[in-house]
Amino acid sequence: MATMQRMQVKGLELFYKQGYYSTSIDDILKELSLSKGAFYYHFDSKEDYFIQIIENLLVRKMYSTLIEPIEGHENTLDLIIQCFEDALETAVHNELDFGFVLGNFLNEFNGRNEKIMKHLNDILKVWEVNLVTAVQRGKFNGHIDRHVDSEGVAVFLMSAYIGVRTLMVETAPSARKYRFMSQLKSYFRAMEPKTTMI
Amino acid sequence: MATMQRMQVKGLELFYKQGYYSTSIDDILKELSLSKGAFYYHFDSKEDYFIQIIENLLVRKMYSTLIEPIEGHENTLDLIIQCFEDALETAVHNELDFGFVLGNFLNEFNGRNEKIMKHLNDILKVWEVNLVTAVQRGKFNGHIDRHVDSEGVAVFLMSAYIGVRTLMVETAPSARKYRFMSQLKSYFRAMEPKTTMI
DNA sequence: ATGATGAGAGACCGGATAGTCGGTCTGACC
DNA sequence: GGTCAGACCGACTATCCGGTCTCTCATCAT
Repeated sequence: MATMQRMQVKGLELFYKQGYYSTSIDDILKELSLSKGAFYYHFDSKEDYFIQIIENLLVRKMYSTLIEPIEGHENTLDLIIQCFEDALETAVHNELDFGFVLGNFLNEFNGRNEKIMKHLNDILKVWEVNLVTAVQRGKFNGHIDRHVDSEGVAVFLMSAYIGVRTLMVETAPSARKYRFMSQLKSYFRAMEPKTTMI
Repeated sequence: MATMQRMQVKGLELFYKQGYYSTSIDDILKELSLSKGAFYYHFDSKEDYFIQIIENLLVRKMYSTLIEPIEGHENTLDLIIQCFEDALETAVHNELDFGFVLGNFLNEFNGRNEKIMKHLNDILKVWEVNLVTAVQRGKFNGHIDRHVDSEGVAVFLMSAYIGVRTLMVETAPSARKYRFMSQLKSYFRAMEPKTTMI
C-alpha cells in the first residue's frame, strides 16, 4: 500500500481513538515507522492531512454505512431500520468503539476550527438530504403518511443516531442498542399511512 | 466571590468553549489575573480541578435544567416536552453555544480518561434514572400507556437530546429545534394510553 | 514586636509538539 | 556511469504546558 494511503488510514484510526488534538503527528509516524520528512513531503500541515482524511476516508465510510443502504426502493422505513440496526450492531461488536466518527469530530472541532467544521457540515448535509429524500420517496410510495414532515424526520433521526452512539460507548451498548431500536420502531409506527375507513 | 469559586466558573466556561485538552491552565489564570501559585494552592492537579468543577457546577446545572423540571406530578409527557423546549430554547439564544456540556465532555474523555468518565457516567445515570421514574409515574397516573417500555423511552430521549444539541450547533439551530420538538411530540403521541372502546 | 498561617506570585523544569531544513537513498533515463 | 527527481530521514527550533518550588505579604494571636 502506498505510504500516503497508509498514513491516512492510520491517521483516521488514531484521530478517532484519541481525538485530533490529543494525537501528535509523531504518534502516528511512530506506528508507521516513518519520519517527519515523509509526512511533510505528502502533506502541508496537520490540518491539511486531516481534511484529506475526511474527504477520502470519512466520506466513503458515511456513504457505505448510512447513505447507500437506504437508497433502495422498498419500504423506506424498513430500509432505515435495517440500516441503523446494521450500523449499531457493528458498533456493538467493535471492541474499540469510541462513538460515531462524524459525531465525535463535529464535537471536537466545533468552535475550534471553522475550516474543518465546514467540511464536516458538508458531510452532515449530504446525510440529511439523503434522509429527506428517502422519506419523500416513502410518502410517494405510500409507505409513509403524506402529512409527515420529511425534514423533521431527518433531523430527528440524525439526532437520535448521533446521541445513541454516544450513549452506547462504555455502558451496556447491546442493551441500549436494543432499547433504542424498539423505540425507533414505535416512532416509525406513528407515521404509517392512516387508512381512512369510510 | 472567593478565588476558588471564580476559578471553577471560569474553568467550566473555557473547558466547555475550547475543550479540556485544548485549554491550558495558563489560559484560565490569565483571564482571572491569577498565578500558578494560586491554582496549585487550591487544586492538586488539572484533573482534580476538572472533577471538582463537574461535581460542583455541572451536576447542579444538570439538576436545574434537565432533572428537577420533570419531577412534578402533572402529565409526565407534557413536563418532558416543556423541559426539553426550555433547554433547547436557552441553547438557541446562547450566542456561545458549543453543544450539550455533558455530551461534549463524554465525547472528549471517552477512552482517554477513565476516572473522569466515571464521574460523567454517574451524572448520566442520574438523568436516566430520573427519566425512567418519570415515565413510570406517567404510566401510574394513566397519562402513558402501560405497555410502554420506560427504560427504552429514557434511552431514546437521552439519545435524541444529546444528538440534537450537537446538530443545533452552527446550522440553523432555531429551525432544527422546532423540527425536533415537533417530531418528539409525534413520538409521544404514540404512547398515549389506548382508549379501548367497546 | 514576633512568629505562624493562609493566599498568592512567578521563575523555572522537563517533556511534548508542529513545523523546518539540509541531507541521503534509489531507480529511471540518457 | 552520470544525473536528476521523487521519496524519505532525522536533527533542530520555537513554543507550549503541567507541575514544582521558593518567595512575598497581609493578618492575627501571643
